[in-house]
Amino acid sequence: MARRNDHSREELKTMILDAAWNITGDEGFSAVTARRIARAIGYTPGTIYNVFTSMDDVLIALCARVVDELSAMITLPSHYDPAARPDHNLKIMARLYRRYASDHLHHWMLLFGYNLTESTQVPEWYNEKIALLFDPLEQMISPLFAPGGERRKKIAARILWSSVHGLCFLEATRKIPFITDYADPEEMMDYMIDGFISGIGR
Amino acid sequence: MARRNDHSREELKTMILDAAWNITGDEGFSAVTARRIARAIGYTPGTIYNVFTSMDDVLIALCARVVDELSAMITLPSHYDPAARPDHNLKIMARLYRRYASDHLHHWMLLFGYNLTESTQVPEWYNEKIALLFDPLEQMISPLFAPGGERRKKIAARILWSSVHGLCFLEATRKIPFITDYADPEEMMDYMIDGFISGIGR
DNA sequence: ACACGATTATGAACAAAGTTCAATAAAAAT
DNA sequence: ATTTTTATTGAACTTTGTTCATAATCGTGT
Repeated sequence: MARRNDHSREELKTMILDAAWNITGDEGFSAVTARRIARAIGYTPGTIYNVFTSMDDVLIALCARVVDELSAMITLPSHYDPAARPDHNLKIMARLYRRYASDHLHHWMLLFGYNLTESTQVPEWYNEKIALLFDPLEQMISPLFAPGGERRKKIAARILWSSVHGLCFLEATRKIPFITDYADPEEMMDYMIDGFISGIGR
Repeated sequence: MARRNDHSREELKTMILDAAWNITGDEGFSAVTARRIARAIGYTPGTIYNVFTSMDDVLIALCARVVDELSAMITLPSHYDPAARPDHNLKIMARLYRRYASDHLHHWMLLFGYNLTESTQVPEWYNEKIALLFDPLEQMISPLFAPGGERRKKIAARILWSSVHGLCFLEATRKIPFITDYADPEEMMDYMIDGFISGIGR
């Protein structure tokens, strides 16, 4: 019952994360427990604490995976039309975001439904990862701003992101009932983006 | 150890909710446990299950309180200028919402951070309560729509709400770092509302 | 080969969580 | 006074995260 060395530290780490990933996908992150993971990978709970410092640690690493997937998705150039206007590609990006949220609801919810204990600090590399998500968005709306309009551009990017996210969140969690009773959410996002973009020109 | 009849059923209910409310306000809803509540009101955990069916039941009732507070706040006529244009009052409403989120962060987070177990269905009265929140908003933007534009008005109300909420949520949870690095969130909300409103006119 | 030290997995143990329920004490009814 | 009803309890069960002494095995030096 010791030093099996069947798997390296690194292998164990990915095995644990893979297991946690699958459990999350199937049943949501609240079903992720040390004992469930251990059972899934053929180890015991204690092992997980040899590789991660806590369950929070595991879930933060899981969050990072989700961010990575999201990032890879919205960065893929083949989704966009480089010749099109910003609002066209913006709508595509918003749809990609929304589709990820609905296709991988449980993984996506991990990012926002999982409440880090207030004592646990979010590691710096995680914040940097999220900050990177803004880059393609800022690049996309860049043509709408005069040179030197960096600040307004960053603000606009954050507003757009928040708005799209807010709609997806309230739709996904069904916290606001009837949100889809009057229009397709995609239509609403388009409407929102059009409104905001045309407002930028003032 | 029985039938003390110190308090009626109804009294017990409010005592439990008051205790849960205070614990939430002080330490967040994850600190709300049956044993904590029981200790606070001088009863034992079992008593709580005589009054509520489960801890979920307690937390849903708590959510209802938050919605009631929010509703009362944004409905108060004295906050608004009936002679002003919609965008002016809209901004006020958005600020009220944001201020509630920051002043009562733990209570507000209960609404969105507390994940109802997927098995637990949200009761109908709760959904109706939330739907009511839209009424003052729809009324406010009514002048922007021609008669018969009911559908577009409802859509616009939901988009506005989602956007404002998205910004507040990402700010409050600090899920998106640096969101406040470039502008005051109030300024961002104003910018967002202006953009969207001016986009409605097309 | 052998033994020893370093490492690694274990599983028993702890506290605290939600939840249940037979037992009990007190109020109400007879 | 006795019985019935009911409110409250507290012990018990399961499951959670987490710790750590213990045991097993690998790598290495003799």
